[in-house]
Amino acid sequence: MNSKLETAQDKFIESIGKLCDSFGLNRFIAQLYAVLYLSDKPLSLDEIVERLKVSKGNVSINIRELENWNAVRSVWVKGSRKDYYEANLDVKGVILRKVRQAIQRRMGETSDMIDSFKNIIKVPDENWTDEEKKLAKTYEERLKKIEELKSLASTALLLADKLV
Amino acid sequence: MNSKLETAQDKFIESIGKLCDSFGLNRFIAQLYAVLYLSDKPLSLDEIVERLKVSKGNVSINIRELENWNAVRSVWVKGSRKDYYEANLDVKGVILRKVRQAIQRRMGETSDMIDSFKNIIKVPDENWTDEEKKLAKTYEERLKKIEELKSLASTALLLADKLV
DNA sequence: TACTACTTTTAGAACGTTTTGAACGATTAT
DNA sequence: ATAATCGTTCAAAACGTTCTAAAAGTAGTA
Repeated sequence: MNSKLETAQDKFIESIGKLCDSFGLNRFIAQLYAVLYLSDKPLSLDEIVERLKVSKGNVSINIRELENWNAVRSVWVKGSRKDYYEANLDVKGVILRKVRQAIQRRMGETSDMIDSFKNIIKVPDENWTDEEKKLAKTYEERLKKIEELKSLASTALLLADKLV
Repeated sequence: MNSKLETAQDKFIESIGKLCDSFGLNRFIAQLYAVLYLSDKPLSLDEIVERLKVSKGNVSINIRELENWNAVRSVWVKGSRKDYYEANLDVKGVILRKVRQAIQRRMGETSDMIDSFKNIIKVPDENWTDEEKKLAKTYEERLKKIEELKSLASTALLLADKLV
């Protein structure tokens, strides 16, 4: 391949990797997607290995992860026994789905935690000292703020849907 | 402290840690903030060490990070030589500032990368084969989509500002 | 059945990141 | 002056995560 094109592509791949990494996604998976995203034809596992200079095992595992995300799908190439993969070009959709999933899951976990917290501090317990009762009040008030934040996240998700 | 209250608090701290961790933020820093957020009075470094059972050095370094984020500020307690810290209770503000910062920084980096990519593929180079020219076209079109994504992120930031 | 071409699994190596704890300097109390 | 109290720093250790390479597995083909 033209080496200028290849260098440019490398920069892209590296950059996307960093980007996703800094948002808590697996760097390599993002790079895998980037390679496929820039390709004008489906690539085989071997071609990806060659392009990224990593082990086959690594690609194999992480390609499957991308398939789960609906970010990549395998295509059949006539006359070849290999599996070929191509990127889902709807980047927006892929990302949004991923983000929404992450947010929803975390919000759920947080809700559960907050609920059980509330249960504890609401139980009237005559053994509590005044100090403790005051503390419980503080908790209650601060938790309320976190819940507001949660509903903000929900609103954001709704808006995001409209945007895409 | 009432052990039920303490257990509840521990769950909260753990949960917030996981939450932030899964979004690419440092888990411990988040836990540090959680401790201060739930406290009804400023805490000293020693008290935090005691509460979280971690080393002094660790708390020292990461408290400073939180101060940089405006998530925590130190307060002077009369009659004590120690530094005391209290959380900025405006969680929404803290988070939004952090998120906006992260997004803006990453968007900038991505723009730079895309620009240089575009420069390379736009230079008319007579040595390119038809194959390469076709590839360059593909790149151009796919990059455009990434840029749309970027502008989506900008819009999201604007909306976020209105929400808070 | 054996052969070939491929993918997946796996145990451990390599890696980056986080945490520790001892040493240090600076400040205040005795 | 000396001791005690604090916060900070930094090299080394601990840790979790990702990656590799080789073995095992699967499916087509003769």
